[in-house]
Amino acid sequence: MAVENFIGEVRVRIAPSPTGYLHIGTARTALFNYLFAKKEQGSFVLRIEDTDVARSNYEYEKDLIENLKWLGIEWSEGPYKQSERLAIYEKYLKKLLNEDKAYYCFCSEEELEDQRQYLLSIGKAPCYSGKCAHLSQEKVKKYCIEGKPSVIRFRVPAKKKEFNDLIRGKLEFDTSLIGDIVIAKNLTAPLYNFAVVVDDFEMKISHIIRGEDHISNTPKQILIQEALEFPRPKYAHLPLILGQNHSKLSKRHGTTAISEYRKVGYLPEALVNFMAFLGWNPGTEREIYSLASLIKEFSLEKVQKSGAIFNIKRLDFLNSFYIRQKSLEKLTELCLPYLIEQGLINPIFKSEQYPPAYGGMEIKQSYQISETKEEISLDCLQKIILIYQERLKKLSEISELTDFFFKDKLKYDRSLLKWQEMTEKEIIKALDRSEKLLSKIKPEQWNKENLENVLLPEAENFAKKIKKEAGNRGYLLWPLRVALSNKKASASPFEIAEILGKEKTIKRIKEARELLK
RNA sequence: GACCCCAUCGUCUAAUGGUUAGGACAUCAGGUUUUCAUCCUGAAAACCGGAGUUCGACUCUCCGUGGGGUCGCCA
Repeated sequence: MAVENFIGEVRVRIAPSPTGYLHIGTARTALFNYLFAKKEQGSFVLRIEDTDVARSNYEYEKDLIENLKWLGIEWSEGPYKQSERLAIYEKYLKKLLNEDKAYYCFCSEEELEDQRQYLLSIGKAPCYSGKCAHLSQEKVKKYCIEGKPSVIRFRVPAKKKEFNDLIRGKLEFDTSLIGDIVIAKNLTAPLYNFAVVVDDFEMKISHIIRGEDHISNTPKQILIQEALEFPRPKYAHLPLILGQNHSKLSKRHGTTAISEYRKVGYLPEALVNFMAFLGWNPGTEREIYSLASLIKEFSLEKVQKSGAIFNIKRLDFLNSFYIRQKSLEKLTELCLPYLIEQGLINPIFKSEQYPPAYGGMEIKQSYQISETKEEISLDCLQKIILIYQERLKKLSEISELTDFFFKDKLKYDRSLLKWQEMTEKEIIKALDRSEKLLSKIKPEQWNKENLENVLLPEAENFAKKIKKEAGNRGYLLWPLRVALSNKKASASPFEIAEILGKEKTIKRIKEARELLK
């Protein structure tokens, strides 16, 4: 395709408007632009399209920037803001006006709306009638002096227009169906279709890679380019991300903001890998890609034409994959905020005094269990995270999975202690047996391996004794595990007991036994 | 409604005129396992329809059908 034929510097851009949080669709468009720029060793410009003063919001702008960075999608230029470039648009607006390629329109919004409805009702394209297209100079001057509300319209030439799309090939339009479009509210209030054209020219954008929803804007923008005698950039329209009902992904399909995914504990690696494969693939069977490896493989030729449905299950799979890849240190660092947020643990700061020669004082961060005020070492927290690493789909799940480590007394229904067809008496027997065996283990030998060595053989025996059912270790182990974790599903009792320590382990077994009285 | 775009398993997709139509997620079954998860093995699962071109079409053409996008003084 034409991509290889391109001569000159590749310059692409992402141009979000700060009227909402960074949307996953915007992020994906940004990603594709970024990958293309990196692959072609070009530039990637970030431009904030905030011409709509009423809807633009600084909070959204911050969100856009922050989350793009978080994803690792770094721009090489900008952010430019359209609101700071008004003089540039004004210059070109005047040029069009002077050359009579644009004109003032004084039609009222109601009038226009009625017209639109009428045209729609008779099955015609709802385009502007051209009522003000040939107003005399005097009339325009008079209206302006009177202060009659007006907008600036671009004279859309009626012709067949075609352009080549790098993804879709030749696209054709009949511009007589468009009608004269509004390009500015006034000289200092340009509108999207106009501002984009000016900026893409001023910023020397070579390739416009954007969503398919912009296909119908392209002929309008090309016409404005031609009126201004700008060169035409190359276009590539990406397929849309679709919701479960196959329509353009929007809030009613669920979460669309990147910040939300971040908040519940999706990793940027997972999101990037996931988004890249929505409408693109390398043509091989490899599915796991980092941002860096994506850059190597990316090409517009491999971009799909049809929309891609957002499948959260796949994101979850990727996320749990990347969670499993994390080093324990890193994963712990990522998980701790969730434990703190849930009020399970608190960070505490201890200062240690040193002689002035050694720097005076050092602040050390540590943690305490919120409920008991007991200090808990980072080492211990890491052990907890470790045994749940392979069970985590999202980081936020860590708190409900591990909360029992941070509670003094567990609450659960006694029926949870029952494994298969056990009677209460048998459960008591099982707990007593566990307690007795565990009591014998010396605190210094209290580790997973020893616990297994002691309990596993006994679990075999116990099954035989109770039910004459060899091999069913659950009779001993299930009640123990529930006593320690109060959960249907958890890590093994050995892993849990090791972390809990002998004292707490025995205490929890006793408490479970109390429940059954 | 008009204009435009699109069409392979439920989902993301491979195949670029000749394959038992491949992979991944999800699903189901089995193994490992006290449970959950991980891991391993296996199963089920697709070329929208009709014409044409061709010795031969998932692949090319046309026509249907279906889905989507756009029709703002939003971007």
